[in-house]
Amino acid sequence: MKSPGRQFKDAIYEQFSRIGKAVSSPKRLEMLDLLCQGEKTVEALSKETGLTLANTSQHLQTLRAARLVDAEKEGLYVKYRLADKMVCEFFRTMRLLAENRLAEVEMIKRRFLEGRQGMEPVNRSDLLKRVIEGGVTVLDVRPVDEYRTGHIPGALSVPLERLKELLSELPKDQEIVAYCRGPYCVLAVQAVEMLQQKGYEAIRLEEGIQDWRALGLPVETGD
Amino acid sequence: MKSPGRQFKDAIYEQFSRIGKAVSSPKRLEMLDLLCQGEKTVEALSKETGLTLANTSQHLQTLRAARLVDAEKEGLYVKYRLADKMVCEFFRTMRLLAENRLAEVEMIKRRFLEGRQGMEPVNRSDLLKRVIEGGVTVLDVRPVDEYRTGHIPGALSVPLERLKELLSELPKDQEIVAYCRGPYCVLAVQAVEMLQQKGYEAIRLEEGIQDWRALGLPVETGD
DNA sequence: TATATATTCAATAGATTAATTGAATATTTG
DNA sequence: CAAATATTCAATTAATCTATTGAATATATA
Repeated sequence: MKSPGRQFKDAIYEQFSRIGKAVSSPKRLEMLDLLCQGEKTVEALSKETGLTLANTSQHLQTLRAARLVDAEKEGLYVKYRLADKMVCEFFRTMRLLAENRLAEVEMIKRRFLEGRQGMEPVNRSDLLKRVIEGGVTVLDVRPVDEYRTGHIPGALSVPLERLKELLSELPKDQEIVAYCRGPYCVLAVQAVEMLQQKGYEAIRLEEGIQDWRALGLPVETGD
Repeated sequence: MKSPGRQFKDAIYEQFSRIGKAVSSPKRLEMLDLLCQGEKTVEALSKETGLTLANTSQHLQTLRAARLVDAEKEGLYVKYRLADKMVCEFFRTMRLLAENRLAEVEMIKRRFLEGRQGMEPVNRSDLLKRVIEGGVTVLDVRPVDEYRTGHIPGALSVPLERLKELLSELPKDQEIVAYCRGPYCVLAVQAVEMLQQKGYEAIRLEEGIQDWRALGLPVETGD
C-alpha cells in the first residue's frame, strides 16, 4: 500500500510528535520550566503547579515517556530532573518563539505587571549591565536549593518566605535588584513589592538563570 | 479563587502550549519541515504528505492559528510560508532533541537504510569536508524552486524526476554526492540508488540545507 | 458568462487526552 | 511489625483532536 519512503516518514514524524505532544499541555510546560531550575519531587511540583498529586504524577510520566525527564527514587521521595540540558534549551527556544510570535504573551505580561512596581518600563540591557558590573545588591529570591544549583555570581540567597526576617541585613544605601526563575515567575515581583513598601529602592530583573547562561555569562553554584 | 500570580501563569503557559499543540501532530511536523525548504501551495503540501486537500488545509490553518506560518493568496493558489526564520530553527532544535533522546529515531532510520546504498556508515564530517573543498560533483535533487530558495554553493540542480534524462551530463570520472531536504527526505536515497545502478560512484549527504546553514556554511540562492 | 481549478467550510464519527476519585504500592519511622 | 508518608495505578467522565466527506467560495480561463 504505502511506499517504503512514506512508511519511513510516517514513522519518523510520529516520533518527533512525541516531543510535541509532551509539550502541548500548559501544566507540563510549567513543570519543565520548573525542572529547568533543578530537580524536584512530585510533591514540590504539585504544590508549585496547583495540581493534585495524582495528576502531577501522571503528567510527569507523560514527560518521562517522551524521554524529556528522568525519575529516581531517593528514600521516600521520587526526584524528577531534566533528562538532558538540551531539554532546557529546547524549552527556552519554544518560549522565545512564543514571545516573538504570539502577541498575547506580551499582553498578558503587561496586564499582570500593570499597577505593580511602578510599571516603569526598565531598560533591560542597562539593568543587566549594572548587575554584571556590581554596585547593586542582587537578591536571588528562589528557594535555596535552586540557588545552590546555579545563581548569578555575587547574588545573595534570600528566598521570598524569608525576605521579611532578613530585611535588616540588606543595605539601605544601595539599590536592590531581585530576580527569580524568569519572566513568568512571580517571586521577584512579590519581593520587589515588599521591598518598595519597606522603603527600599528595589527593581526586578526579568531574566532568570537560563537567560543569564544563554547570554554567555558565568554562573555560580553552591553556597 | 485563584491568586493573580496563578492566573498569570495559567494564561502564559496556555499560550506556550499553543506552539506545543501545533507541533504535536506528525503531519503538521512534516509540513513544517517542508516549509523550511521554502513556500509551498496547499496542493503541493497535500501531494508531499499524502493527505487529502481538505485535511491539508485544516492542518495549515492550525499552524497559522499558532502563528507559525503565514498564508498569502497568489492568483488561484494560496501560498504558505514560515512566519519567521525562527520557526525553522525551532523545528531543527526539536528534531535534534528527538534524535538525541528517542532511540527509536535512529532505529527507524537504520532499518530504512538497511540494504540500500551499500549500508556503508559514511564518515559524515569527512564527506562534508569533501563537499566543501570541491573535487566531487554535488547534486541537489530537490524540486527546482527549493534549489532556487537556497542550495549548497556549486551544487547542480537535478530534480529526482529529471535525473534519468540528465544522466549523460554528469561526469563519470568524479564521485557524485547527492543531497536533498535532510535526513528524513528520501529523494537523495533514491537518486543514489539510481546512480549506483547506472555505474556511477554516488553517495548521499544526509545534511539538508538547514543543517548546512546551521554549520555556518555559505548558502547560494537563485540559478 | 459558464466552466474548471484551488481552497476552505461545516458536520460527523472515532480516537486521544485531561482531570477526578479512590484504591494500591513502596519506603521510612515509631 | 504497624502506622505514616509519597507516589503510582485504574476507572470514569468530559473535553479535544483527527480524518473524512460533501458542499461552498473564490479566482482564472474559455
